[in-house]
Amino acid sequence: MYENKYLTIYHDLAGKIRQGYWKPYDKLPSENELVKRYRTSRETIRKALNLLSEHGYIQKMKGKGSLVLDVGKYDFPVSGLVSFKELAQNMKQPVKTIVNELEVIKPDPDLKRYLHATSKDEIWKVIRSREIEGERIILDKDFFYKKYVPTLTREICEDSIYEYLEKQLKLKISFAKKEMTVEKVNDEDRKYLDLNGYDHIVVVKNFVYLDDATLFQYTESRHRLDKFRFVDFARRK
Amino acid sequence: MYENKYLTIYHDLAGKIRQGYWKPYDKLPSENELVKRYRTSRETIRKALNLLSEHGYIQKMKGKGSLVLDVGKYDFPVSGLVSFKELAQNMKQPVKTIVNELEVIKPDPDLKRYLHATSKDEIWKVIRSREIEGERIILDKDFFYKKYVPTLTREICEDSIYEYLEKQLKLKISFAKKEMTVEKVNDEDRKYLDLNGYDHIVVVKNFVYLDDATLFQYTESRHRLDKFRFVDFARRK
DNA sequence: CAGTGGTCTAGACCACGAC
DNA sequence: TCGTGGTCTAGACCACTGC
Repeated sequence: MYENKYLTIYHDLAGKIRQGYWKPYDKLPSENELVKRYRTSRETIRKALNLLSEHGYIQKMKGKGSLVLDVGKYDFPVSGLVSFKELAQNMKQPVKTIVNELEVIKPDPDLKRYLHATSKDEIWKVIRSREIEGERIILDKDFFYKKYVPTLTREICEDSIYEYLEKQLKLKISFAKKEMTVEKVNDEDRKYLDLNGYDHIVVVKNFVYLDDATLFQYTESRHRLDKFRFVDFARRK
Repeated sequence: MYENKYLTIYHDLAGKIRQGYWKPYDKLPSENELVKRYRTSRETIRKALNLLSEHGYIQKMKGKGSLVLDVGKYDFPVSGLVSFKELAQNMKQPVKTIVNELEVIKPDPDLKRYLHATSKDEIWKVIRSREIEGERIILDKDFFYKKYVPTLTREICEDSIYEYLEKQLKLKISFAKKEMTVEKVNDEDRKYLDLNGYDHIVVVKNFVYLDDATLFQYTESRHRLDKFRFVDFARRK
């Protein structure tokens, strides 16, 4: 067993819903029925069902049962941390990453504020363009502490930095604060993007924290207006 | 008692964190300690702590304890359904709602698609401008089935439609799908907003569902580029 | 080693919906 | 009335952290 019991059950049920074993507006078997089928306790079943609910697979109704929803498949983040490579897998278009800059710097005032860094800290600076269908439409600027990431190569940056950090370095990324605004384009945008005449750009700022709640990375993702799309599933309170 | 035990404990702890009883990077009492203090079981304490974690108040660490975070206060949606009135309370500026249109219509093709409506359905159409500091910067377009909402007045629209629906009509709004994009401004935007020369606009489309998973409302919120801001707290997977 | 949080259990009582 | 999901309990075992 690689997973918990409740995660196993969650993935099993989620898979069956995605594959159409239960269709939208079908009712799931009752909790007591699932207890029997999976030979487990009710609280464990309920953990799995709550995950399904949070992720938009089902709607639970007291006294009635759990209804299967037709959401649950998205082509863009469900309001979570999603790296470019994960995104690209969901896009049917050819996708390319261009590493424009890769160096170790001392933080400037802005960066000091963003990363709570001091003049002595060494910071990796990575600037990459994301090309889709021959146009560079996203500019990703990454800054993170060198003390956590001793080495970083062009090849890693062309692949997925997140995969390297999590799978190779075993850094545990736990949460992020995100802020989305629209700004005027600057010289850097003009240099590294095919702006197509747009003079504004969607800016997504990300503050990424590790497992022990230390701020580790600041990321700025700049999207051309016409190619920007953000999808979200939200439960009321 | 108005609430559950675990919600009571959650609100109690969240309040104490917000008021600084525990400061960022303090450790919360252990789960076993909280069990004693609140005279309850550990699973109930854990439900409360998991809520705190989801809402960005704490970071739990296996074998160590729960760390208090300095996030948890936001001035814009935490990636949830937030009505204008709730937003306005967090803004220190004078805020006004102008009801531009309020009528019952038959759905046009676009609306039929969005609301899964038929030609026979009657739909409330509400168009409102949101004015902050003397400028109309948000255009809210609301469409919902008349069968759920028999009466609707200008006064209600100037106040908060959500409050009316939930508190007066007891409709239970349970979840929403949200999509954010940027579009070119149209004549309606020009008519009802002070665009200040901007020729693009941030469009937030909202599909709102009731407790029984029926689609009830379609909302489009159009924000002037320079005034748009969206903040989000996200946990990794 | 003791203390922490993560998982799991078997049972209980409740509020709600449908018949 | 019965079946449903929502809450709560007391106890168990585990994995991880720190000393």
